[in-house]
Amino acid sequence: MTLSEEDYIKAIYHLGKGENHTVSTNEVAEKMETKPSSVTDMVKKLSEKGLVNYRPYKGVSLTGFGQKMALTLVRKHRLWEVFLVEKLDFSWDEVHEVAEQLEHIKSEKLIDRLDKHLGFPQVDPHGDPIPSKKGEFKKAIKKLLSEVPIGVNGICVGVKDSSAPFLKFLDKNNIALGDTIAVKDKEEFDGSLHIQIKNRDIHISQQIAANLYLKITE
Amino acid sequence: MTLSEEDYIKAIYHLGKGENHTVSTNEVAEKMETKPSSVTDMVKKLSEKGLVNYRPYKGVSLTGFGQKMALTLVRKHRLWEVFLVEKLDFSWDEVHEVAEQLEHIKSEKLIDRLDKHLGFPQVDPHGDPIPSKKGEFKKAIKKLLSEVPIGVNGICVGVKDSSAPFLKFLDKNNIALGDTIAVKDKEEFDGSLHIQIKNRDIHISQQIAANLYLKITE
DNA sequence: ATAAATTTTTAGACAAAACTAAATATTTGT
DNA sequence: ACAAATATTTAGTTTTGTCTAAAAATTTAT
Ligand SMILES: [Mn+2]
Ligand SMILES: [Mn+2]
Ligand SMILES: [Mn+2]
Ligand SMILES: [Mn+2]
Repeated sequence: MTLSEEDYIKAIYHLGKGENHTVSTNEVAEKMETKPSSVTDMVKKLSEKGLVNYRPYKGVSLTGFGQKMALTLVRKHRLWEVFLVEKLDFSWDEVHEVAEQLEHIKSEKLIDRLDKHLGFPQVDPHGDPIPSKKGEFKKAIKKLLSEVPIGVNGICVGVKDSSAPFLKFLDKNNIALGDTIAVKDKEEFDGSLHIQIKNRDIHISQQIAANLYLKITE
Repeated sequence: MTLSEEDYIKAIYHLGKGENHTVSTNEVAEKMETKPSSVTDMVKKLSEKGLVNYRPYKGVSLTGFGQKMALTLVRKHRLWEVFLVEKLDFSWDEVHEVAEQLEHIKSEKLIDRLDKHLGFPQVDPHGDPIPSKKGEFKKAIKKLLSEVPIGVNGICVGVKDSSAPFLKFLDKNNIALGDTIAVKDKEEFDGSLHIQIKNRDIHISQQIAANLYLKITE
């Protein structure tokens, strides 16, 4: 597979929400930042290669083989993201662009060894699950921290309230996107939470918890 | 620069022995495993871009800018090779093919961080020097171990005598290509050497030393 | 010095991946 | 149900990098 074919397969995979929905030419074009006519050309080719099911005017979906390829690419992309953050001290929001290139390196051994070097991580720096070599993985969902049960941990991926006072509070208390958060205990009385964030134990109010999104895998 | 352009620049650099000799179309074609006519096409383009000096029928050499590019690529290639061996436990002879791909990843930050992660290595797993960010580096030369002065260290890169008994000896004494060897002391009497190899101190005869090639940087 | 051998370039073609403009199919709104 | 709006495909180009075959230049050998 060429780099270009790989990026199309990944786009179709992501647009299908990992559930292999049929997606339209226009959707793919928008995601790939290209023209619909280019997409038509490419999906015809991918169809010939047995990677997608394509019905003119009706849309495109991945074949079993195409899904396998997509998961391999997602695995590679996310492992590289972990590498960049964990080993090279990249920040949360800098890794995507570079991983977008690294994911295309062809060497099964490289990925196996990288996986090992990283300690077989289960999620990437954005909280998204890393498919196993066989293509298995748990789905990730986004929840408000206040709705996460005790014992679960996830990654902080967004805020509901983005007002200056709230962001200032987060900053002052050293809570940032990309941080790993574990829910340790919940107070019955006021719904406040005892959480562990980056190996630090802190106590936050229910209002705070109700404005932070966590990505968790079940 | 495209991946293809980069590989041509590297080929011209290596054929020019790092001293920017003018090289012929046919030499480039052979190294790149392509046709001379393709080389002509490409060097014309590289010439337009100011990366090479090209005179029809006379050959091609790198411009100052082209040399800069070549050194950046060599730096990236060799840093990745170190990474593969040191961090991912690849062996000496497996790294080239993968580094050939990784060298094309575009991210200055990635290379700076990788360099740091590896502890700013000076040589790659083949004993070849790694250019600094500014493009400076020491030249490497290949010498018989018996001719290397005391105190110097290098990497074992080949054998002069490749007979079964000699190779068997090396195997039995755990001496392999890719090993780092430092010359600790030399006996006046018989020319035998005390060397350190992979943190092990051993004593070898002059005959052995006269059949092992070391790559050293001065 | 000239012919033969070799190297290099040119001309013309092709495949991959993109684009624009025009044609056609589908969906939406009345 | 039909016209208008939207989505999609087709047709024809372009760019990049490659190739083969033929022409031209250079080098080598007599
Ligand atoms: Mn990509
Ligand atoms: Mn990610
Ligand atoms: Mn390369
Ligand atoms: Mn090397």
